[in-house]
Amino acid sequence: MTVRVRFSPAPSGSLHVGSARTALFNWLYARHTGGTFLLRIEDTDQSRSTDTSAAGIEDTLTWLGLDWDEPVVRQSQRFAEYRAAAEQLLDEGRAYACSCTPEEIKARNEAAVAAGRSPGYDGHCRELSDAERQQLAAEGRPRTLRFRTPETGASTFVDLVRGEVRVEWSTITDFVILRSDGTPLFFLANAVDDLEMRISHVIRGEDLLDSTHRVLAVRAALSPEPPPQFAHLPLIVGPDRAKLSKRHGAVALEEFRAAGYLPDALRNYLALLGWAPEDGRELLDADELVAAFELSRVTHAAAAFDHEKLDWMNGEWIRRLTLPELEAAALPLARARFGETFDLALLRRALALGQGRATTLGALLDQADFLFIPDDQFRVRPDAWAEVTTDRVDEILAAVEAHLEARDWGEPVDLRGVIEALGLKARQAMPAVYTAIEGRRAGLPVFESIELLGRDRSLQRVRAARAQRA
RNA sequence: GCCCCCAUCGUCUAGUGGCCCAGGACGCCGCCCUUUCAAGGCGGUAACGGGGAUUCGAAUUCCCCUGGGGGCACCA
Repeated sequence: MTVRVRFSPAPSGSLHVGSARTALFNWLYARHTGGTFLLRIEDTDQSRSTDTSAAGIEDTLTWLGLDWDEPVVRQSQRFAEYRAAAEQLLDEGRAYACSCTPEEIKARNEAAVAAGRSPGYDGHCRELSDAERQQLAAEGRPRTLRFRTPETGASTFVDLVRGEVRVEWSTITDFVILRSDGTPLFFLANAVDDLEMRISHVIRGEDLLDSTHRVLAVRAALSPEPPPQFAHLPLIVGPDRAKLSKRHGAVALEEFRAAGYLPDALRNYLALLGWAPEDGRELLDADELVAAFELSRVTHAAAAFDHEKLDWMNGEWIRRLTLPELEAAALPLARARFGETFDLALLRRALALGQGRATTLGALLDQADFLFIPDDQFRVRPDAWAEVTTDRVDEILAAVEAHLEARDWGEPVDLRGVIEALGLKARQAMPAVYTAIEGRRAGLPVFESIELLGRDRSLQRVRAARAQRA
């Protein structure tokens, strides 16, 4: 069978890590099988302006390395087709017009819950006669189209990751497929689009598992063609096992991008959330992921998003970069921090110095900022001196200043002799030097940093620090 | 309330009846290396939620319980 999968994000403007993972698994499956990967923006709610946010999603997917094969489909451009499909279902008796107002439904739902019954549409308009419907229409009441759900039996389908799932129809109430303003709900839009786009597989989050029965019912009513096969991915949760949200830290892919995470790292990490290759490898590039990916190996339980493991993995990917690649990845972030004009050669040297120890590009650039901040604006971080534990700071800085004045700048910087002469261990004395030079107690290796700064700027930093403490 | 899904170290996971007194990775702890902190190297800590059943044998199969998550909209 030819695989055609589609990723269908809501046009929210950014890509939540959960959606990104769904996109990735769709893409991996398509690429692994040699199938087609499609992008369809779900915007059946006309009230939103979706073009800008859709462009943002496309940009982020591209950054992640997930390329799609055919022009992007926007559901907002296809309202006429959805309406025609709904009317067809109405004519065939698979759907019926409902004249209940939202207020009435809400009130009856609340009453049902209060009485200990389940919420959901109560079938109020299900069996009205034609005369009654005409009467209601004449009263100017709203008209939505509801899908007529079977009263008996069960809905079953085989989920590609979970196996057979089964729900009694009696627990699924009649649902709206066309709003009173004529726009569709996603049950209908998805069924129509998946049919038209000849979608063969739908891979999406487990939160949609129950709604699949409804999509499948609409699809079956619309066409005798076999429906797509469904696969539901386990959800991604926060450290507290609750739905991953803003209070757990970054959740939008754009935030990770801005913080200096590499697309390779994010793709790699996300792929391992709910899936693992048979051979247990953890560090995999795009090609390796595609080659190893199997839907049957997707796990069933929700996975917690672990920022620390992502950090580790991002560091691994930073270390794999060549210097030109590292520079290319860091440049946009550097511009955002240091402005359009800064010493590019200096940045290159700083990146080379920090590559072996970085977890994110953002943190790396933070550590390098002392090189790019103009000397008259340079300040030691407020809490830095407090973290220096020795009480001989002034002595140390005086000795360092004397050394920097006298030394031969053609030689590599080495302060070890200076520290030893004071009878101090490096562990005791170095934080003071870091603080004076870099403005923070720890950061890029300080000897090399002094060389990057040069004689004048280094001396100026040490003198400023001494003056500040005097 | 009703329905559905799920359940191995703190976290991501391997494991589909004996190879498992459960393996890897992140984190954590210790040691080494070392110009502070990192990074790196080496080592260590740590789990099959509970109870039944099937079987010569169960992390792996079945049932119940418990726990967690999701769903029940004119959102997607």
